[in-house]
Amino acid sequence: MPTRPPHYRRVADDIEAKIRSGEYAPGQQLPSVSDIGELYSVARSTAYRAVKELHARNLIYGQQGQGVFVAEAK
Amino acid sequence: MPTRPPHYRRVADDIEAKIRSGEYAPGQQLPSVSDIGELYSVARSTAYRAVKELHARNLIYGQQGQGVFVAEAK
DNA sequence: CTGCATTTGTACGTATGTATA
DNA sequence: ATATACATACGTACAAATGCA
Repeated sequence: MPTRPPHYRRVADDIEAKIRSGEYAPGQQLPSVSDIGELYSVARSTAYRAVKELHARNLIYGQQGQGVFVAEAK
Repeated sequence: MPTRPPHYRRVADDIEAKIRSGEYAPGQQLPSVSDIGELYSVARSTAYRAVKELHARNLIYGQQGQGVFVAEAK
C-alpha cells in the first residue's frame, strides 16, 4: 500500500512548484503562515513546518515580525 | 536475562539522575521535548512520554508554550 | 513614547496511524 | 492482545520582532 506523503511536504512541494513556475517571484512576499494554513486546510503548526522545509531548501527567507519572501534564484 | 527497559524510562531515569545530582537545578528550564528527543535519539513522542513520567514522579512541572522546569526539592 | 496588531518562532499536550516485538 | 516506538497532525499558548497609529 502506498504511504501517503505528509501534509507538510505536500504543502511545501506545492509552494516550491509555485516558486519555480514564477507564480511566486523572487523577492515577493508569501502569504503568512496562518494564511497558508487556511489555503491548504492545515493547522498553522503544520503550515509553519512546511515553511521551515522551504527554508531548509533555501527557497525562501523570512524575518520575525515581517513575513517570508521568495529567495533570489541562484 | 534482564528485560531491557523501554526508551522512555531510560530517558526519564537519566534526567532524574541529572536532577538529583544538581546538574538540572530547581527552577531551571529543561531542554525542550524536541531537544530531549534529539539528545537521546528518540522520537518526540517518546521524549514526551519520558517527560510525562517525570511529571508523575513530581520532579518537574511544565506549561504549555513555555517549557518544562525542575520542581523545587521537597 | 506607548500601546496595538501582525507575523514569525518556540513549545507543550493530545491524538491518530503504522510498525514491531 | 499488549506494550513500545516512531512520525505525523492538530490545537493552544506564549515569546519576540516589526511596523504603525
